[in-house]
This record gives sequence, C-alpha cells and structure tokens, in this order.
Amino acid sequence: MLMMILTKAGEYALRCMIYLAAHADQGITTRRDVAQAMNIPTSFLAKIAQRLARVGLLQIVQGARGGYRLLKPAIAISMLEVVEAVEGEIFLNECLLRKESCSRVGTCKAHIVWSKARTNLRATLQQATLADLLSSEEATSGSDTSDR
Amino acid sequence: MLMMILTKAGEYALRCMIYLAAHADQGITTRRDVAQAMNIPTSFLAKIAQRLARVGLLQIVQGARGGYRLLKPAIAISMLEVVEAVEGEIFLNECLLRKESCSRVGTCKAHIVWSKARTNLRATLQQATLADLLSSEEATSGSDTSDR
DNA sequence: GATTAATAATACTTTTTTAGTCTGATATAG
DNA sequence: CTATATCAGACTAAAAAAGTATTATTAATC
Repeated sequence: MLMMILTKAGEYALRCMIYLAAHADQGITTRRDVAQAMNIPTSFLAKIAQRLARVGLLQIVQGARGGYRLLKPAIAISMLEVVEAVEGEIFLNECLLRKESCSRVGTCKAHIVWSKARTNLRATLQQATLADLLSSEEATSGSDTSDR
Repeated sequence: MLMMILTKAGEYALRCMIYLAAHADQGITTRRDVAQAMNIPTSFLAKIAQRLARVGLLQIVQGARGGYRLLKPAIAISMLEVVEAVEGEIFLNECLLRKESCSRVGTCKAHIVWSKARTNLRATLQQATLADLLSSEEATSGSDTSDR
C-alpha cells in the first residue's frame, strides 16, 4: 500500500509545462517534441494537453505546423494550477470533499487537522511557479535528448 | 479524476483508534463494538487492526472475551503513526519514493518543492495526537449509536 | 483544392489499487 | 469441551489510473 498524491498524469503535465516554458521563445512546440524530450507517451500527452488547454494554461494549435504554446509567462503559472488542472482539486480525505459522507463534521477535530494540512499543501504548490522550476531546469532543457 | 491521499483503510484506522482511545478505561473492546459504533465493515476492520497491531499501536486479545486495546496513552499516538501504519509511509510523488524513477533528481527544482510539501504534511499529522482529536469527540463517543 | 501534417475527441483496453469477503486455524474463558 | 473471539492469508469485485486506437477536424503548403 503506497500513498501517493501525484499520478502519472500530473507528473507528465508538470514535465510538459516545464518544457514549454523552457522553449517559450521558439513559439509553437509539437506534441511529439515534448513527448520525446520529456519521456511522455505521445497519445497520453494529447489527453493531458487537452485538460491543460481547457483551463487556459496552454494553447493548442491544430493543423500542419501545429502544437502547443503557453498562454501565460512562466512566472504566472503555479505548480498547483498545473497539477489541479489534470488531477482535479486536491483533497486529502473524503470528509472534506463530500461532507455528507461523514456524519461527524463539526464535532470531529480530525477534520480541522486535515483541513489545515490541505491548505498548507496547496499553498506550498501555489507559491512555486514554473519560472522557479526553470531556473535549474535550463541546463537540462537545452540539449536534452540524453535525458532518457 | 480525484486526488485523495487517505484511503478508506486509513480513515477506518483513525476511527478505530479514536474509539479505542475514548473507551480505553473499559479495558478490552471487541471488534464488533468498534465496527458497529464507527461504521466499519467488521472483516475489513480485522485486517486493519492487524496492521495497527504489527506496529505496536494496539494489542489484540484473542479468544473469548477478546478484542482490542490501545498500547499507549492517546496523547502519545499521532495521526501520522496511525495513517502510515495502514497506508505506508506518505509520499506525494514517485520521484521522492524511487529516485531511480526520475533522471532529473538534483537538477530539477520541483523535487525540492515536493519534498518540502511532504515534510510539512507529515509534520502537521505528527503534531495531532489522538488526545487532541478526542477532546471534541467525547460528546460523540459516549452515547454514539445515533451516529450512523 | 488536394495532400499532408498536425491535433481533437472519444471510446476502448489493460493494469493496478482499493475495498471487501470468506474460510480454516487458533486461542481462551467458563 | 464448547462457545466466543480473533488470525492469517487467499480470494473476489469494483474502481481508478494508465495507456492505446480510431475517426474526425483543422490548417499550411504545393
């Protein structure tokens, strides 16, 4: 049994956004490029990119010469946005998500602890922007075929 | 897609421990009592209790008049202990669990953010003891058949 | 405007995890 | 020695995650 909060989809979403941020100057980046460089299954990336596009994190350009492009500067995009775009809003337990599921909301102090933990976690992820991640990622992102 | 870190098993483990803590003075509590009061499937509780026993959080008494009993005072048991006994150690993403799984440990700043988030989360859960939870749970735990 | 190169959208499949059940064994009080 | 408990592990079912495939659409270019 292994507790894990970030699924592959979330991990791939982050990798994709990091790559796009690192190559933002080059205009449109093809899905294939992103997938190859960041080691993401291409068709899976398609699905993930659609979610990212739906919340306005990136623009999808169709047709020949199409691909992906960020819609905001890297400094204006938080890890939280990226992760939640793909995974849905983060909850640590069910009580907080569906209050009806637990008859003890109000009386039970565990709720308070979970709520606090959740708030902290989301705040930490919100504070980290793509630009922050990039500062040490650049070396990797430039000539990054040796990555796999 | 729903991000959730606490599984049913973890939720049940917490409920069980809270109930035992609230009834610690009564000596041994049967599995059936815990299950009924806290709305946990009895056979599932058996498995969960075994995990809790394995890490020394509770004592299982076999035979007629058997049941469960806490091994430590409620103030000495943290939510983190209980949850991790059942779910395994909390990790937020795979990179931190299996370093080999990610070629970018070291270069990638995302690791630092996840690591920090994880530390904070575990600290929050560690600080909360069963005794803390109990202070507002007592009202419920006393005559708690109306709970379901 | 036909061809080619790209993604869209959705349905499908496979794998893994979670949740729960069942069964034969074991232990103990009375 | 019988009734009442849990043990330990095998088993099953359901849900979620991960990935694939297929048909449709879009746009650049020749």
